[in-house]
Amino acid sequence: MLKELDPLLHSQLRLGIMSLLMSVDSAEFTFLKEKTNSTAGNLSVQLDKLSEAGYITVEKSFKGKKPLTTCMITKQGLKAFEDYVNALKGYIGT
Amino acid sequence: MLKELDPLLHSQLRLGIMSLLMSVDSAEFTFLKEKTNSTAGNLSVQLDKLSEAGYITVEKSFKGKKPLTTCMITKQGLKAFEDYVNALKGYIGT
DNA sequence: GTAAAATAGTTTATAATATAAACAAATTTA
DNA sequence: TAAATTTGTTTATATTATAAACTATTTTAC
Repeated sequence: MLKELDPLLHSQLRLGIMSLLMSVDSAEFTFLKEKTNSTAGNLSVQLDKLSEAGYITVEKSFKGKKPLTTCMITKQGLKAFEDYVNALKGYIGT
Repeated sequence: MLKELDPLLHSQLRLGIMSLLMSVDSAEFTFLKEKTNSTAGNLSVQLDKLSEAGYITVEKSFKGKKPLTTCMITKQGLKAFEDYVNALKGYIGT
């Protein structure tokens, strides 16, 4: 039977964010914005949601005098991502 | 760069429908309803959308005296599904 | 035979979501 | 010093998924 797909991850932008965070130690807001080709507003909202779910950490600091937002995937986020991928495989074969 | 995910397929229920239709010649409404664990209303709406997009055909007839809705994936739907899966692989590895 | 429940859906209303537009606050450039 | 750029956040809107309500027929139970 087809499993539930975690709705927090089953969203193009949030999945993109998580996918990118899987492959790096940490990523800056601007990096994620470029790679996902999203608007800043949308990215900001989705980072908040992932952060509130405990899937990522979002740290705000400064690079010189400009704000700097740094994101990292959490253990819980990694687990959720893997579970999501496994559930998805039930849908797409592979 | 991460590719766009066809929004018509990037939906749990519609993806489930398409996934099931990939593996059979044709499927009845009730079969899809059971396998996807969806409500009839939701299923009806999503079948319409897939049908309008040309991803599936929906044929209405009668089994004895009860209505019978039979669904099949189209060539275009198959292509869209494959494209979607390939795009998705950019997100989930594999 | 007829009232109640089941089957097989559709249509409509609602709640959730994604997304963009508008805004803010500082910094850099011309 | 005015205009543009950077780095975001907040708010509004449009889309979407979903369920609730409804329809029409058929089967079952009394």
